[in-house]
Amino acid sequence: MRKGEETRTRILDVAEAAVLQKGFGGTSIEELIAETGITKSGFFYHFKDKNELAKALLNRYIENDERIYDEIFGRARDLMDDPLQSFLLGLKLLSELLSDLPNGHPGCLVATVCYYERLFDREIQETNRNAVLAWRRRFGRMLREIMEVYPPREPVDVDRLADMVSSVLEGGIVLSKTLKEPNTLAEQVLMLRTFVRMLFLPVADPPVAAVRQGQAFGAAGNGQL
Amino acid sequence: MRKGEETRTRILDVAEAAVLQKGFGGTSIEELIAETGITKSGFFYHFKDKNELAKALLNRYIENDERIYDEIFGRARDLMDDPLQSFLLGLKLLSELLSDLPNGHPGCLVATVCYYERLFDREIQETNRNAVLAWRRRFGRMLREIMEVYPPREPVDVDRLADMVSSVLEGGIVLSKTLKEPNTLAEQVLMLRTFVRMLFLPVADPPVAAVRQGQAFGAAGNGQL
DNA sequence: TTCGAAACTGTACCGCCGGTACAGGAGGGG
DNA sequence: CCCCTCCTGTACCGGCGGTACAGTTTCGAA
Repeated sequence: MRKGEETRTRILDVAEAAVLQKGFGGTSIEELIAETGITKSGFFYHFKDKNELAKALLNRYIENDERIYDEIFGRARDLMDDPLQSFLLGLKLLSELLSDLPNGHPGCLVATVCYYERLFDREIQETNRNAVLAWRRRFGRMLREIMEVYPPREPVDVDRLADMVSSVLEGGIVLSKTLKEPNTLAEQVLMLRTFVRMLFLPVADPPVAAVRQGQAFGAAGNGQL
Repeated sequence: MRKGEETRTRILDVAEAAVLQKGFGGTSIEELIAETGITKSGFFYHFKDKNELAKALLNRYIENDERIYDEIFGRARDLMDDPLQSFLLGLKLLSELLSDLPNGHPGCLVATVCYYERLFDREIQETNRNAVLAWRRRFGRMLREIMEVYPPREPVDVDRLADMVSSVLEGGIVLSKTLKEPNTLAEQVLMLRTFVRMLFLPVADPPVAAVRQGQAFGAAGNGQL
């Protein structure tokens, strides 16, 4: 049980790195066994086929992902009593964690699975869907707490706002990877943070120039004047 | 020349749909020739290998993508003279276009390439990178115009804000596809629109309740009081 | 009308890869 | 000592990407 787990973990480690770089279809079992130093039979002893490898990979990834969010936003919660301040701190901590990744974010397995969709069975697709729904619930929960205290400046649907967090993260990863700019992801998280702060917090700092050549818009009264 | 282009286009059409569902690695040439009703020799007459197919696919996708943005934001520009209002209308039109897609957004090839990275040559990676940079320039250009007229409520870097548009689109696609909720993408675009409006527009409508049990934050003065 | 290029088809073949089958062996705990 | 876990080794299959190359159709220009 001990030794087996260790080998299994080693395979998963190698597989995860490879899949995030080349996708599932682009990752061959042969290359995995070559890198882990195991035989083909050994590999199929642990995973009966590629689909089961994907399943294990995705489940482990999601668990780890959840753990990280628990830690970050849990820590933020400990440091800040106010739900908004705690959420903003959490986003800050998250962006710091992301910008500390030496080679940038390696990629999100949820996105990989999403773009490989049709070749997996229903179970994997359902797991992936549930992972995204878990994000929605997680961020939704925090945002609801915030909204109990801070009325949003604009009317927003809390689930869509929660999804925005996931969107910016997933999109930021794609941008960061494609541009080969590791810091872009962290910056996108900070941009999102600005959005959240602006949405819930009364005007942050008094603007230097109060009036500008604004065109005439129907309702807009300027609270800063 | 005529006939050849037509067949080539048919192959690309079939390939694009397949690749967006299963990734490059998950799409076999054999299945493409089966669906297009061409022979293997015929396929390799048009594309010397899979890499060249990918190149053609990506270039065509990017051109089409640029064309759509040109149309949408061009039309918005014709209808609205004010850069902010025109941008906001553009986002609205974009979200309408996205929610009109019958089966939801099929996926973004740029993201697919990004998650298949290592198996393509430098040229494709560079093409992909340039596509994202073009988005940055496009949205950056519009945002700069806006900022010349409207001072942002919070200090923001224009390129990071431009990237936010791409992030939300890419992330929204991943969410939409994974959740099998076609409308999520359109809603994310509207959420982004709210952000942009809030960032540049003076308070939209006077809040009902002006004061709330806000904790003490350093600098925050409330302009609405 | 002929010629030639473009746009294919047909056939045969290679090596890699995913996956199966199965036999056997090391090593450790009861 | 035995049995279970955790593998190794060998052999094999069919699908797939890719190559090679010969032959055929189509169709517009000379």
